[in-house]
Amino acid sequence: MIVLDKKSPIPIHKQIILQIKKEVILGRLKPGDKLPPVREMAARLKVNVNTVLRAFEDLTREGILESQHGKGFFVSAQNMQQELSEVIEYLKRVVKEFKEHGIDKYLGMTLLLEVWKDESDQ
Amino acid sequence: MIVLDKKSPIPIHKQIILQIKKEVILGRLKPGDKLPPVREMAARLKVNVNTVLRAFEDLTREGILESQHGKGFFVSAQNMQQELSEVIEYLKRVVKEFKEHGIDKYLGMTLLLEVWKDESDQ
Amino acid sequence: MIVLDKKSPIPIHKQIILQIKKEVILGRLKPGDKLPPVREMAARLKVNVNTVLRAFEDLTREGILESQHGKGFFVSAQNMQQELSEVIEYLKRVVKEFKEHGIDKYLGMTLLLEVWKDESDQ
Amino acid sequence: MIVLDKKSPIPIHKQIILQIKKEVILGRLKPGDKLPPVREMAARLKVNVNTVLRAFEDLTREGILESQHGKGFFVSAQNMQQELSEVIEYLKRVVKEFKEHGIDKYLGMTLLLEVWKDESDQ
DNA sequence: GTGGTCTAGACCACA
DNA sequence: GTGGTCTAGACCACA
Repeated sequence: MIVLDKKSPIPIHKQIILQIKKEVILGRLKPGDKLPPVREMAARLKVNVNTVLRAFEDLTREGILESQHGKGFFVSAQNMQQELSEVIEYLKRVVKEFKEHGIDKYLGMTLLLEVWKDESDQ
Repeated sequence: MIVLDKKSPIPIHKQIILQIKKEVILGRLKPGDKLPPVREMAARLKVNVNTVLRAFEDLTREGILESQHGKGFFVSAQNMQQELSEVIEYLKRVVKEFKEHGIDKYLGMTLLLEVWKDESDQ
Repeated sequence: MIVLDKKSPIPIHKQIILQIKKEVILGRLKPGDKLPPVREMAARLKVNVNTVLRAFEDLTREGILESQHGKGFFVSAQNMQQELSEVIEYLKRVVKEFKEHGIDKYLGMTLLLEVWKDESDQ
Repeated sequence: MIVLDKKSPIPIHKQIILQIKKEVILGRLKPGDKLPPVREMAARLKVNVNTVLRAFEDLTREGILESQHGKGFFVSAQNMQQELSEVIEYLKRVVKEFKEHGIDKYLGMTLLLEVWKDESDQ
């Protein structure tokens, strides 16, 4: 599920974190789900085990994953997803409207960033 | 108002287009507003006049700008802004919720892109 | 009540002494209370009778226990507990504050040891 | 200032964390103080740079240190110390009383741990 | 099998 | 100079 861009200025472990958070928020990874073993994921993504481990540890510290020594990492019961499911519905509606008005992906992102900036000024 | 990133893989003229569209959608450029002379804008952005001209011509072709020979470029009466103002309100609400849940700019963009992808699958 | 750590660098008889003193200070063993027969305690802890006996004798020498030949060991009338009950209250307060500031057991011990060291410098 | 016990079951980076927290709480490291460069500290402690870095990063995440890229790590303005200075005075008093009653370091620690356990039962 | 810690060393980014 | 990320690989602990 995870795709990395090794040329991106965003560090690899952060890319992994972003994508796992995304999966959790979108409800594609549910509480209790087991993640692939770190060594397996490292091999698949062609990165070092420590890089994957670092991402998983950060997610654990944030309460999104839980580690069970000797067994693996699991999505924690705490439900980021549930809290955000309604917001995601709004985002889907926004995206749909954008598309209907011929706004492309890049303009969509530009608008998101601009709104992000504005809101923090308040 | 316009800031360019010359290292970005997005072509300069496309960046100019994106930012002017953004200003129009957010209502910061209104129908009838005059844009700066192409030579002035080219000088300010330190790019070639033709690059700015190409951007303005593309925007004219899309009906967002209108050129009045000898006078300059103006935001056209057709109002992209009005149609989208409600959608922008939704986007602001989404961004606000994201922030309240500790979701940062990068995760916000990742979610936008993912939803964008999903919607086109349907 | 007593739990031994056989891998600890602290000798077994010293561990028994520490834990009985602890029980007395915390008021869970009161003056006059009878201790289990040495053979019973040795069996329960899976150590040699002499090890328990040595611990009890040391405690007797310190005036904390009293042996009554043919009857067993008893907590002596002298009350270490009474003298320290107020100090234990202070310790409880310190522990409570530590917890409220997110200081864990290990940091608590580190601070205790450091203060111990400092005080002996004076 | 920092002394490591490489045979301890407590991981090295945690030992570093504990000792820096201790120094901050005891007021021996004050807000704004610069920590030694990670490479220097690693050399002095004879551990790998990454191990020191991990400790410093954890402390940064906890808000105790702040990193200034290219300049070093500094004790953050947030003052754990100030909040705890009174508690430390209580601890000093407890330690003093313990000593006056002939309670040694080990018994002191045993009592601390016991009180710690009791309080969490409540 | 699977996570957790650590080392040695490379290379990059900010100052 | 000083922090930040990453790799390759060793060794340990829990299951």
